[in-house]
Amino acid sequence: MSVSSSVKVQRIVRSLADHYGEIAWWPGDTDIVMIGAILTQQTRWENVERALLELEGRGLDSIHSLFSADKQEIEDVIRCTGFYRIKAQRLQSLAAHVMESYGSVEHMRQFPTEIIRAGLLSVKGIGEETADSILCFGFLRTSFVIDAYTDRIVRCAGVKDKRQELKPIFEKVLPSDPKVYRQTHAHMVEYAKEYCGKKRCSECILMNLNG
DNA sequence: GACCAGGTCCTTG
DNA sequence: CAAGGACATGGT
Repeated sequence: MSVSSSVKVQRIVRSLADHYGEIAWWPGDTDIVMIGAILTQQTRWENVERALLELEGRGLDSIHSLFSADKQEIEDVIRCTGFYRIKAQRLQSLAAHVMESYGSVEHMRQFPTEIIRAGLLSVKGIGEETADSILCFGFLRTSFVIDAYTDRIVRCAGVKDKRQELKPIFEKVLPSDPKVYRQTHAHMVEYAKEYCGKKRCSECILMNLNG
């Protein structure tokens, strides 16, 4: 990673923090975060919220309950989040991983970040973004989430590094504080939804940071 | 109707 | 390793 990339990332992080301040994001419950992390793949959060409410109503809002639930019922309930068949499979794969490797979410919580991360990545359907979302927002760890929005924003600000290089850059720049990690990712998403379309990035406040 | 959403996996060249 | 397609519903 080049020095200038770190500097640019530092500027982005600071200006977004100044711009947005503290914002509330994601439910605190670990099980809900894990479920939401799967459901929100390539999907708007508003659709995920509806599915989460319905899961809750049917008592399917925990890893333990999903483990033994009927897959067809899960599919029906999460239909509104799209990719519902593969997501139902992913939810049950995640539940099986947690129950079989740790016995419970609470026991899983005792393990170091890198161990949990490697385990999550071994589950088919859980990639880096989903694993880091679970670690950052579910287990309150300092594992920074790189998503399409973050990639778009840093690109807009002139960072050349490939997407795979971004996580270590952010983790070098950010203070070792889980709350800062959560806030910074939330800022990225809020900012991108507001200003960075897929094709164009107009009236971008970050444009003024290049120089 | 076209295009996109807080990805991931699998197949090709 | 990069690129392209599949997975699918819902909102603009």
